[in-house]
Amino acid sequence: MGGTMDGTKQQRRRGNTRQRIQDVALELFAEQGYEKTSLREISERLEVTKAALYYHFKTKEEILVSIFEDLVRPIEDLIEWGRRQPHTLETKQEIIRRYSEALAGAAPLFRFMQENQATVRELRIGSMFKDRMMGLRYILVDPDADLVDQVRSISALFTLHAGMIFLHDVEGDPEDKRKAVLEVATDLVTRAHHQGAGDS
Amino acid sequence: MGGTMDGTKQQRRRGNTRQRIQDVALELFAEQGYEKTSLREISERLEVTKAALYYHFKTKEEILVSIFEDLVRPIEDLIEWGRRQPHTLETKQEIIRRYSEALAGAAPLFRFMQENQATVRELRIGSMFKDRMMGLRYILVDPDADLVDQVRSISALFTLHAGMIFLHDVEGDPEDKRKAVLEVATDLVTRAHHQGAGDS
Amino acid sequence: MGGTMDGTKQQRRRGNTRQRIQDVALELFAEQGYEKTSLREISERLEVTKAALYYHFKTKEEILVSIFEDLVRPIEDLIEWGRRQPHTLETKQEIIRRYSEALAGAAPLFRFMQENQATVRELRIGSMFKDRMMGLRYILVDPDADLVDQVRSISALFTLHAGMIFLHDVEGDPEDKRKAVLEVATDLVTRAHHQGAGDS
Amino acid sequence: MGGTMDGTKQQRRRGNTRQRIQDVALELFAEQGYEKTSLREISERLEVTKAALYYHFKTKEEILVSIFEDLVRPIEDLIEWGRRQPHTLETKQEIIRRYSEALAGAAPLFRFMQENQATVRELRIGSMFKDRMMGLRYILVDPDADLVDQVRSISALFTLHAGMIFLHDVEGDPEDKRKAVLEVATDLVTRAHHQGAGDS
DNA sequence: CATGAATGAGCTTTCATTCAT
DNA sequence: CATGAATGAAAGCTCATTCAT
Repeated sequence: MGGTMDGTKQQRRRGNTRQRIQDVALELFAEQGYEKTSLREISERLEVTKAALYYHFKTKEEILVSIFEDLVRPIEDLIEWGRRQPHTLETKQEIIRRYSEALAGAAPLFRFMQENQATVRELRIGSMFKDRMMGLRYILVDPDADLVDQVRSISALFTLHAGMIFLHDVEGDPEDKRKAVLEVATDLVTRAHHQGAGDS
Repeated sequence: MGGTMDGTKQQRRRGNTRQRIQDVALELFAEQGYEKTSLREISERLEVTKAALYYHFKTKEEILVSIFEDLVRPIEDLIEWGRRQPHTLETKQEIIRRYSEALAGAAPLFRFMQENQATVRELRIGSMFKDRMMGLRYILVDPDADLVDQVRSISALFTLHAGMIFLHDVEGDPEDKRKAVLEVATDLVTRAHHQGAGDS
Repeated sequence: MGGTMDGTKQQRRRGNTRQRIQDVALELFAEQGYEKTSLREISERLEVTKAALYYHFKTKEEILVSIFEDLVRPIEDLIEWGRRQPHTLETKQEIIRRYSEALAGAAPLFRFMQENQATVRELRIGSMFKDRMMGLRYILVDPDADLVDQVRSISALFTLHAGMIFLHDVEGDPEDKRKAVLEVATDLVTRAHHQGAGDS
Repeated sequence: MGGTMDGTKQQRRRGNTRQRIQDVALELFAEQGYEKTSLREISERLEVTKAALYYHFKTKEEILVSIFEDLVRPIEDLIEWGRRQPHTLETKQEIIRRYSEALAGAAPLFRFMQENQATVRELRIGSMFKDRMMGLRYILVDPDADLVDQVRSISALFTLHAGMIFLHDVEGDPEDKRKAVLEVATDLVTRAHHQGAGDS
């Protein structure tokens, strides 16, 4: 890219190979799916040998896990934070807002997770991800609310997830779209809360 | 289905092999994903040889396509119907209601589609499915509505899709859950319409 | 096609491929060891693809197991027979005699077993073989005999095994050598028995 | 051994790394076989890198050769001694006795040699070992004796080798077992000699 | 209506080895 | 005295697919 590129070709690739593997892998995983992306493909694009990948990661799955662990940290922090707050409407709205941001920050990973659920389910990150979702659910969904409101809360989460993907082919500025999605999600969570609250 | 059901169990599997292949394939595709399901696995479970599958279908993909075509017909009909109606709120609500039913009637296929998007995208059914979605979108989403309401409509569709999957691990009668999901979706589409209408 | 043997090259290789795989595999296993013999090597020598091997056998190990099972049957029968006899000297001598014949009949396999013990130990046939050995031991070795005589009996077995291999590079007619080895083994088992008997 | 034993445990592993590599390698080779033991495994167990092994040895094979050379010296000395003695019965008995001791002193190596013959044959130590065996044979076996007696002598050697391994699963004090094996071997060599002698 | 036998391409993974630092 | 990073070769194995019978 611009600026301080080393003039010495790509010969001495410093210590960044591990990172480069993760970047390329995520790109390809998101584009083609996990199974259809071979290590050959990744290594060719990096101009290293397949064996080099194995110097940095023990298995193909480990590449994915490492990406996941790195990118999912903000969400873990968010859940941790949410867990310690009172489950008020304000907390929920804040969670939704911050979750929307977190998703935007790791869009390719979440697109991958969304589009490869069947695969991911069998992988180690499957349960990791499920745990995170359960964490959010625990905060957002009031187990005593009626079923419709529970669905509303879950739908808020899903709207955020799907929004990232299914608005790809809608015209408009990405940030505007994200805001629109966020508003719908916030609305859903708000309605879920009010009606639940008004009931008791 | 109709007519001459054989009393001899599945012993003499007359002409139903094609159907049985589709059933088993869909089951496995939904359970494990498309790539991870091999023709060997399918044929073993049916106690026929792999070559037998090729007597009935030209390729692995064709098995999937045939399942898709069979199960997606009701939705095609629905879209066809919707296209000829005025795009009133009532039409939209009716579409949502009938779509919810159609989804319930072909749950495993849609679960599969949802969980294997990355794979499906590269397959022939990818574009077929996308076309259907676009059809629904054309009916439900008013291109002049503001972005938030567009998202609301799309979110309604998504809520239906996701509902099938993510309510798996919520307690409660499946039909109740479907109704709850339907209500939220209807609500979303209604709000999208009203606000859009009130604007103009 | 025509007549008995086909004159048409090796094109149509009837139904004997499975057998041919076993033959070539045993030859190479015995010559180079199990680990150093690759499936590529086997398939190349047979002028088929590696995948063809996998049509006939599920794994590399299974090739070996199948060879073992076929060739070890006579020894199993022998043990079965021995088990039902009284443990007299005559029985023991007969066992030794017939075991010597059995070994000669499956020489490459036993050479392989002898020379690849470390490998075989981790494989499925390891325990199979050990069981056979224990069976013979149970018949030949009197647990009340003194240690030296126990060693003599075991040494008789070993002499038979080793004879096959270490006489390779001694001049002389193979059948003569086998006879000589048999005589030493018989002698050992006889001395073990007598001295044990004279004790009581 | 003598002199500067370090009191600091194995913390500062001074100059003993070479030795430690040999120890661990022999342990693993004997346990799992040569091919199945990877340099990665050895280096991990030593908590050094694979590259460190290459600082001390040029190849994997060289590690084995170095172990062999160190441990086989007593046997070389024994053969050297035997070669200069008259080939009397007493010499032979003495050879057997001292060989038994030498084997006990390098048990893991010989267990390895015994259990990895197929591998060892292709390696440099294969011919080294064969040469030693030939040396012993030259001393113990009278080429003019009849075949049976030749077998007896060779069987004596084999009894010593195999005894170490196949008595593993017999109860009893190791030293007692060694003595018993030695007695049988001595007996074999004695009978070989007498009968041969009595003949002429 | 189906099978038996086989293929070609590709996969993930492991290994011994090298070399600049 | 040793490591970090990488390679080239090969291994065992699986897959969708083909075709004569």
